[in-house]
This record gives sequence, structure tokens and C-alpha cells, in this order.
Amino acid sequence: MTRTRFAPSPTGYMHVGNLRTALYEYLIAKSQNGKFVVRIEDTDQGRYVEGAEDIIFRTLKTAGLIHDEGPDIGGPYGPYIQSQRRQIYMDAANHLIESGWAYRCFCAKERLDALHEQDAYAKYDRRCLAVGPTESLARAERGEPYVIRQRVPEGVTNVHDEVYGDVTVNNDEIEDQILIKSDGLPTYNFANVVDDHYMDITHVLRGSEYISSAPKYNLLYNAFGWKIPAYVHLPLITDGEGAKLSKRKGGAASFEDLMEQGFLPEAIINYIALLGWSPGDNREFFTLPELADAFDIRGISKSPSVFDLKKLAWMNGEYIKKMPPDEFYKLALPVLSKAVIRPMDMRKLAAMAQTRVEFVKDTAGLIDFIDNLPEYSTELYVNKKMKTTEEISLRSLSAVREKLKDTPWSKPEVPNSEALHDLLLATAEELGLKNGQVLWPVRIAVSGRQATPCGAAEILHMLGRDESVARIEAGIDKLTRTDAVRPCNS
RNA sequence: GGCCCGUUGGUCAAGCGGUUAAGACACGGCCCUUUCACGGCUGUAACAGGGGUUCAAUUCCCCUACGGGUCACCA
Repeated sequence: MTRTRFAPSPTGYMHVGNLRTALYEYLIAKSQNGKFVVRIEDTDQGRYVEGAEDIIFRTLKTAGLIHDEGPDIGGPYGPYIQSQRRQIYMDAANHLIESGWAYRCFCAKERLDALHEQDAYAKYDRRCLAVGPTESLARAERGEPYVIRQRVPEGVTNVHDEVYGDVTVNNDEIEDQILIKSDGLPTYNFANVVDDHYMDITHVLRGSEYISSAPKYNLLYNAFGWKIPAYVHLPLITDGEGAKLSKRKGGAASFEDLMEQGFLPEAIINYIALLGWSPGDNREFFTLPELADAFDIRGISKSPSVFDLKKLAWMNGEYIKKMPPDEFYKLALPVLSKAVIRPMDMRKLAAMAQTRVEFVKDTAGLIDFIDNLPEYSTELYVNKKMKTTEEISLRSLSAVREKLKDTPWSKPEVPNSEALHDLLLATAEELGLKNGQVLWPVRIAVSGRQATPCGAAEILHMLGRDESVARIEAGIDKLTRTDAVRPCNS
């Protein structure tokens, strides 16, 4: 049975590269009726971050990547936390010592550091390989500190990767790497191999930065006589400057960052699924089940891709538009009620905003003119396409003001926006103006904006007569004043 | 520096010997619209370079250039 695993180390946040790896692991498992396992790789006690595991589980849950086994839910292959498996690694390493594929190394850190000082790329000189088994054991039992190193044989090692194909390296490129550290805990490379084997992992996914250590893994699998899993190395996600995506610049390297910026989890998942993988056709909107259905390892590309926030933003907007109005309303309500104090039909405001925003939070900026008329310049009244000038605007506004004042606007017969719309059009006809020549100035006067999420009539309706008239009068005032001032300037 | 990997428009990408080299984002234009947005139509824009192989190379091979990765008692 297909079994994949997500094996993060608890560093405190979920990098999008990691998230994509988790996603693909999930998709492979789900598409093949397999299991998706989460394992925590905390063998570096120096780097442990409190609460980091919670972030991992929360992120997976929010993203919808539900795991079948893991430290939080258990499973038949536990424990799923590496720090609780130290004996397993130690036993495995000792087994390798017995079979001659590993040896204890008693070299002092200082000596090795000195070696690296001479040559930064120097490999371990294998001095302790010469220590005989009896002496090695005796020294270990005497309490002398040591690490356990892998003994790399002569020859070449071939690695088969599902994405990159076959890669062959000469074994003299490979160092006798440390398997067990002097604190008794395994290194990442060793723990990975041991765990993946004991947990029956069939597909090992990881970033392509690990492809150069894959030969070491194979050597270990062979030393143990274990079956080598399918490797699926994933191309890097970069930031546009060619470097690995990192937190410092845009501040959007992690799932949490993106969520904070207002991206929807579905949109994030959809977008990153398409970074480095293509379904082969032109579809680009996928739910998680649809992804599982369409996913195919052969669609994974080899070259790195740039994380494009703009495209993600577009996709986020698409997700917002597709959302049922009720759902959008629920998300937008907190934003709306903060941006508009005046009693309003929030549901209606939400509906107006929904097709116009890429982020829920942007609804605020769309409707904040409702509470307070923003400061605006009379230049807004001049619109070429609408054929408006300040003079025409003044005429229109004055006429509309008179009409509104005469319109009964007491509670029972508050005109609806259609009635108001008719009223505005009628005004235009009476003045011998085009519709836009009335509608445009009214919008400007009551909103102070040249772009609003709804038309002039709706705004009048929302604001009510008194406020509408007041704003129109303010507009008239502005236009009158500039008319008066202009001659003095020239 | 050694080793490994990669290179199709600004970005994501399809292509898997013969194509007018898709599509999407972004950008420009037009239409729709009382504004904006949506939607529709449309435009600009790419096979890193050089050698082979072949009747035919974006597709296969080699070299060069460029980019990236990796060489820890970190993962």
C-alpha cells in the first residue's frame, strides 16, 4: 500500500515549500488509497521551538491535509516523534557496526574543525576506521565520547528519482557521514532512512536540495538490505531573485504569513499545487479532492519556479467570487461593521463588494465613504467619457437637490434605489443632459470617489435624504467656490 | 572549488522529432456597464548560445554560458 509521510522539524512555521511537499505527499497517498503519515523530526534539541508542533498540525488542518497517522492521533507505526525513537536508531546503528557498514569515531571536534580550516570542503579522513572492533567497543564502554559514522564503500552509486531520473555519483564524493551524534541522537539523514523503512513509507518526497544526499541513503538502505523507496524530489520554490523563498523580503514565505495577508487556504493550496506541477490540461481551479484525482507524479517539473504573489492574489479573488454570498457575508461582516458605523444593510454591502475585491479585508476601503464623505477635489467632476464639466455638474447637482428636497422620504415611503434612479434620469431629461451627466456628478458628490461599488442611486438610497442632500449641497458649495476663485487666479 | 540539477514570453506553464510554439497571471486596447469591478473580445511578448544526429529539431547527444543546489555532531 502507498504510504507517504510529511516529516517536518518543529521550527515554528510552515514554509510554503514544505506545505507544497506535504500537499503532494497527501495527494499521492489519497490518489492511491494510501496513508498519509506525519512524523516530527526533532533530533536537534538545540533548535527545538516550543509550540511549533501545534503550528504544524494547525496548518495541516486549515489546509485540509488530514493525516491518517501521526503523533497527535497515533497509529500502528508509532511513536511518530523521533526523539521518542532513539533506541530504534541506536539499535540500527549498532547493527551496522556489527555488519561492518559503520564504525565508531572518537575524533575530537577540535581536530575535525582544524581539518576544515585547512580545506573547507574536506571530507572526514577516516582515521577511526582503523580502530579495531575490540578496541572500539572497549573505548566506548569506558565512556569515551564517540559518534557513529557510515562506512562508505568504493564504487559508484546510482539513484533513481521519479522526477529527475537517474543520477549516478562516485562514492569518493561521499563522506563517511555521522549517523549517531555524540548525544546519542541520530542525524537527520540516518533517522530518515530508518524511520521511512520501519514506517513502510513507499514514496519519499522532499525538496530537490536533498537530491545530492540521496546516494547516502541508498548506501544505507543497501547496507541494511532494505528496499529503497520511490524518490520524488521537488523543484525549489524561489522568490523571483533566484534565491530560495525566504521570510525576509515580502514576508510571505509561510502559510501563516499568507493567511495573515488575507489569502484563503483553498486559494493557497490551489496555487502552490500548480507551482512545479501541471495537470497537463488547462485547468487551474482545483478543490483538494479534484487535485487528488488529477495528480500525477509525471506532471512534476524539474525546474524551480517563482512564487508570484500577484497571481496568488488573482486566484484569491477568483475564490472570493465563487464563494456563496452567505459565506462571503460571514467573512466580510467583521470588516464591514468596523468600517461602517451608520446602520446599513450589511448583507447588501457585502454582495456589492464580493465581485470587486481580491481580499476580504479590501471591502473596507470600498465602502468607507458611507460614514464620512472623504475630502475630494472638484476635478473629479470632470469626466471626459461622461461628458461632464464642473459647470454641468453644478447644474445637475442643483437640480437633483431640489428634487430630493421635494421627495417625500419619511419612513413609509422611502424611495428605493430604482425610484431614485428614475428620478435622476428624469432630471437629466428635464435639463436636456445625458444620463451620465447627472449620474456622475451625483456619485461624486455623495461619495467623494470616482469609483464606488454601486451606482449613484444606490448610494442616495443608502445614505437617506438628509445626508444625501447635505453632501450634494457640500458639492454645490465646492463647485461654486472654485468658480468664484478661478478668475482671481488668472 | 568538487559533485549534482536546471534553462520555453516579465511570471506560472503545455509541448515529449514535423505545431501558425497552447493556456493562465501581469501589461495594453476594445466592448459591456450610470463609476469601478466582473464578464467578453483582442494585442505585445518565449524555445540561453554553439556544435552535432536526422529528410526534419523547442523536443535526442555534446560543449559553452548563466542560474540553482550540495559538500555540518542542521534539518
